[in-house]
Amino acid sequence: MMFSKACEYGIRAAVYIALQSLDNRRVSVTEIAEEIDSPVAFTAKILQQLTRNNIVHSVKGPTGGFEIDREAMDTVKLSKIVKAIDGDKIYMGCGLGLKECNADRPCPLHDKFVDIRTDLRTMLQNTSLYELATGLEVGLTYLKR
Amino acid sequence: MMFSKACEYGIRAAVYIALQSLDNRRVSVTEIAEEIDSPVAFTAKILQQLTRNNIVHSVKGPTGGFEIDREAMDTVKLSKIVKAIDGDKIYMGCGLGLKECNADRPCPLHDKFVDIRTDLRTMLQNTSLYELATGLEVGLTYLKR
DNA sequence: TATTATTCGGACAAAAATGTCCTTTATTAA
DNA sequence: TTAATAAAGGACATTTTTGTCCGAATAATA
Repeated sequence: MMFSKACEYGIRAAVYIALQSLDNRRVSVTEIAEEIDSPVAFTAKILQQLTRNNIVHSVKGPTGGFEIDREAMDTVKLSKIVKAIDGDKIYMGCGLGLKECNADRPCPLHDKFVDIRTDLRTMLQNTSLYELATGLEVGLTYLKR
Repeated sequence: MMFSKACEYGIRAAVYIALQSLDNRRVSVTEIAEEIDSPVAFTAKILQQLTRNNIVHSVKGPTGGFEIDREAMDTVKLSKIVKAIDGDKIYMGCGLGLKECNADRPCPLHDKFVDIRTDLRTMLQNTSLYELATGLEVGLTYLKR
């Protein structure tokens, strides 16, 4: 809808990892892909990006897997994940695709987009993994179907 | 950012056609592509979609080209163009890509998206080509760069 | 130390989006 | 009626996104 597939999987994966990390469970790619209903190998690739960007932490070998420490769950906001995977064009770029588009030289939709984009950016910058994970934990929200 | 490239070109093209139709000028694909800075042949394809969906009107042969009658400029809202080219997934689909996602069975981002998506939909449903074309005419907005 | 379970990384494959080219069809005007 | 001009439409080409596969690196444990 708004994010790339990769980014959707990335967010879902991160939330699932956070959820499991809440009770100290490290999870494997296989489990993640299963639980968020995503292609395993592709998910693995995306998890690599998340690890390189210090959004999740990975451990190799048996008993290894992915985890997020309690502090990171609070400090990592959705904006960081989105930026790592899709860049920040969602709320930076012009809605009509112009190279240059700003208050001085706006596209016909510029003004109408300003509020929407600001709201989106604000939301992403204020939403932490912890918040999303706890919603899941309580059974209020879902990651599949 | 939010729309496909095809949709961006489609909106820009429609606005340009509307602008020219304001003083009864019919315009060719070549001129349109020039003025909105888009690939000619690809733009032609998109214009076919717009014509099939009765968003613009086309005339073949010499002195032919594209036009929009004054009434259509008012009744055609952006939502119609977006729907014709991208479908309505922008404000219908789940932000995290779940098949099923609604108030009953929401994804973790569902609630946070509701307002943003509603605003977007409302904006698209209320913005007419006439409105955008006149902004251009007065020199307040731009379609290039 | 050998085996096994796991992530990492690179190369490859498939699908979708973007973009091009060329022929056909309609229409105007000389 | 013929030549010229424009959109329509189909086939093709390129690029990007999505997705797969497999060997290498790492670490736990028997």
